Amino acid sequence: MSTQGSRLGRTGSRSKNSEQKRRQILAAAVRVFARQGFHACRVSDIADEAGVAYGLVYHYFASKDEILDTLFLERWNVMLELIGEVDAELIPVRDKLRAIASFIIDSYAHDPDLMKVIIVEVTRAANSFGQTHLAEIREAYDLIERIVGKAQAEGLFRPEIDARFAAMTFYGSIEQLLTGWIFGLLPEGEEQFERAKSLVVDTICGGLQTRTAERLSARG
Amino acid sequence: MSTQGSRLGRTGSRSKNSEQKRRQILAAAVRVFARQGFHACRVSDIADEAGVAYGLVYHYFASKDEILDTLFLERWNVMLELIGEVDAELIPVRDKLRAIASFIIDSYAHDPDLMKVIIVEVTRAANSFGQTHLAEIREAYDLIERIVGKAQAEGLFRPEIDARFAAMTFYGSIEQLLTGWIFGLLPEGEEQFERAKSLVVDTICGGLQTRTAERLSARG
DNA sequence: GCCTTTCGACTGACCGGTCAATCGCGCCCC
DNA sequence: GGGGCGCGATTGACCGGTCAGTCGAAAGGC
Repeated sequence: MSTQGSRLGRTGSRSKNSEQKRRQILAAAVRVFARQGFHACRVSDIADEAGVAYGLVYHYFASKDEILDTLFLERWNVMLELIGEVDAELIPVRDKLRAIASFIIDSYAHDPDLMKVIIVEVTRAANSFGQTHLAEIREAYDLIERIVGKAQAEGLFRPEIDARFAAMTFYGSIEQLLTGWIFGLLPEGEEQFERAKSLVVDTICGGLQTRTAERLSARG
Repeated sequence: MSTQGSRLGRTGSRSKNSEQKRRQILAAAVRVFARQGFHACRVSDIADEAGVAYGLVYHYFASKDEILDTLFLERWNVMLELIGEVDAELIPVRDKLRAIASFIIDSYAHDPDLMKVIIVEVTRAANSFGQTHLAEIREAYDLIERIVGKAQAEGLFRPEIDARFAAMTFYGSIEQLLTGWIFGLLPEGEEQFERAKSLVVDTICGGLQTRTAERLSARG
């Protein structure tokens, strides 16, 4: 955990092959964590999957925990950066939210195992890694909240819905869709992913009700 | 797991005290699971918390797993029943969804530890208990999907948003709010809970956008 | 009314297995 | 020939589940 920073700094020529091995172990860990779960798998499973000796895992990582930390942080930081960039662009809120939803869903489409691990083992693990990475998780919510808040200030989003609640609702919806795919409760596939992007943004921004129904319920 | 049914059937005078002990252990387990997590805690922690001997836990439950199974199923079945009843009532969709959101949020308000355990250790645990109880979890989504589907058939909800997606979005939003409270990322309190009920239904049914913004984006 | 038998509630030391992490040793590239 | 890379047997801690036995209250015999 503490030595991780210095390790990431290496870029010498000697380490080219070395870095490759490191990635090999990380990639294997993703598959194993996704298949068996972090707690249920053994470090030897990761070594076997990577095709390396048990001890080599400990040559590259200080602990089993550090492997998961690395996987999470690498991906999560990319997401935080993207959300920041998206927010800075001069595009409608709806497009910003769609860009965020797209990024997360594309991440899943591109590497389902990694996203499964991140969500199941970190983002929603209140008693283990969720606590460890609370600050990073919170930052994502904060960034989304800011986007919603700005839209409210501009009169584009209804002001009576708390921005923090809205951010949680938006992010929660996306994560739940991934969960549906992860659990096999929702059909996967490229068209499904594309549909999901539209539908989640449509739902959160526009609501499920027809405008007719809205008028009716407002009257009642 | 298998002996549980017969045990519940007993109602003799001797077993009155016995049932009390059983509940004592379950209540202690909720606190311990919530505090340390299912994997991180030891059975002896539960016994200590309950103020009983280690072995007694195994007198009442076949395994550590069975304790969690019991906790989950007892609560989840109440929820499934409630959703079924709500769906049968002759009230507007919005009220149905609000009733479901209320039930889940009230469950959290009444026993945060139990809901934390259910969500963190079962509902979102794709590699352990989530798989074990997949059928029960799926049933909840199915029931909500049916409610949404009916509203679409009646022309109250927009038909172009897949009912299953909508159900996942709705349920995911609620679970994410609970997650926010569990992680300490959202302020708790009775007024907060009440606000949350309104806001989640408002958001999902009505959407975040103002109608003005909607007209603008439809034009673009 | 008293003694004995019975049986379930209850106890906690112990066992067997598991697994993260270490260590000391070869190997091979620079 | 030296230092990182790679190896996997070993260690030691930990924990779920077992089990042999105690205790006390109810049932039953006299």
